[in-house]
Amino acid sequence: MRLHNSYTNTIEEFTPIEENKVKMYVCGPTVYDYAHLGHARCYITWDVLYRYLKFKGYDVTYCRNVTDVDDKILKKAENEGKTPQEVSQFWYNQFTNSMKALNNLKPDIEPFATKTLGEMIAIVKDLINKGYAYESEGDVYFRVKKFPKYGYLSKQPIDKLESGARIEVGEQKEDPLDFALWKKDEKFGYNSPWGVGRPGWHIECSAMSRKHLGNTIDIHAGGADLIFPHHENEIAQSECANGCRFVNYWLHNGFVTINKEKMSKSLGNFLTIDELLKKYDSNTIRFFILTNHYRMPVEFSDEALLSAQAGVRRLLNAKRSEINENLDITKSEEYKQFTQAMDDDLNTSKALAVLFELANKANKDDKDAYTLLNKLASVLGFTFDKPSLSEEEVKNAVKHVSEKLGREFESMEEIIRYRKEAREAKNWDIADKIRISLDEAGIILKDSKDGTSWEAK
RNA sequence: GGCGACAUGGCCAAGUGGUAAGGCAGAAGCCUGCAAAGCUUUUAUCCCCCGGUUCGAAUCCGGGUGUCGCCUCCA
Repeated sequence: MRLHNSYTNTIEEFTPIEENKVKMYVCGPTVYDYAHLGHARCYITWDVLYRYLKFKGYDVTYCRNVTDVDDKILKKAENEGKTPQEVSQFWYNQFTNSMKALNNLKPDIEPFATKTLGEMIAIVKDLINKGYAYESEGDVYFRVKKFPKYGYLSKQPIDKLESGARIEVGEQKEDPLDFALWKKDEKFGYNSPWGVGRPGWHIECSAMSRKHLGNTIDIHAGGADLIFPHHENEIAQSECANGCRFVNYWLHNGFVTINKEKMSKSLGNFLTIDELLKKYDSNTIRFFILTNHYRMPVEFSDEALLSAQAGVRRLLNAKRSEINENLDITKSEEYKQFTQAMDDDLNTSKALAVLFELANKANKDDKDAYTLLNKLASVLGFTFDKPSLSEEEVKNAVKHVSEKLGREFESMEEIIRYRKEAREAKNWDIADKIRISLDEAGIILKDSKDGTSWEAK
């Protein structure tokens, strides 16, 4: 399997540290607001990587943190008269619901920053002892100049970084480039050897990664906007503290754009996952994301989502057969094509083409093709459950048809039977009236040689 | 200004040296009482422009043009 490593900016053969085991860390959300489509893309992308690695037989440990100590959370807490814990817990729940709705698997470990403070303090202490960090009036900063490799990941010459760096009011840094490991905060802070304060954002990930996955991990992934400074700083902290390489493969996903601009909180041009899910289902959103390579920008538009929806429908409409659990799918040509595509730096676009080929075969009564389609599609997180109707909805539909036809029906079965008789008598008027009124109630009728079936619209 | 990426049919998109996957939309045919779904066929002499290398380039090299991202919190 080959993956694009941002550290070397090349596509490399993926070799885990321990044979058959993968330790992957994904920078998770700061929980203070709704997750939007940009987040959806990020977490869908890495969910697919997680699923695919497992599919290939790797024993994967997927760790995705929750940043629950942060300026924005504190601000929100103050504004709303709540505790930071209440705010972060609420938004964490929201986030979890969104992830579930998108059919993302739960990571194996979801550490909270506030539960990893001990590890953070230990690293900061260690960095101070080793001379990589210094305390300054209750704050602790990292000495960037002490780490020669600084700027390597983001490919930034250090002198260029210097011109952009700033010292905020109240900060006592030795060098503008230095970044905070610990910040004095007497109001919301935690006890530390440097007084009451809270950790900097970057140290959180270094600590959570080390605590749960070890000093050196296989994969660290996140949005491309985290490369600088977040991931650059993580490398500096972790490598100086641990004295060894931090991450073997740095993976970054591209952005969702809207009107050719990056979708982001600060620009205010975002669509929340919740809003989106009202219009499109999770398969559609996943399809939309996965038609593009994960490193390319994806332009949002309703047209694109509608196109994705039609594509998904085609896959889901594939003729279904019993899943054959005994089928050795690895023997098939499509399995080969699918894995070749995915092995090539997650070429999901190509992988989707294989699914369409399988759908076509299934429609031509190739029963194995359906089993294959079902299994491979689930590697991309698609679900083949058709939207189901509640009893209430069915009852309402029956009632609606009864009203329109002026005849009392008890059940869908009875309606279908009645319509069948009408059709046999070539009474098309009644047959069509039933179809139309069911359609109005959200039910689609499908006539075929084997009879009439119905499903949710 | 520094760094990084991208430009393929109406739309989305794969392909990175051997003659343009796939999806959506469109057209025609089959099936069907109608419809939906499905099946078949069909839609780029050509891949932003100009040079170069090569028997051969969308694919490599050089130079343009355009678009985007990072350099500050950001997935």
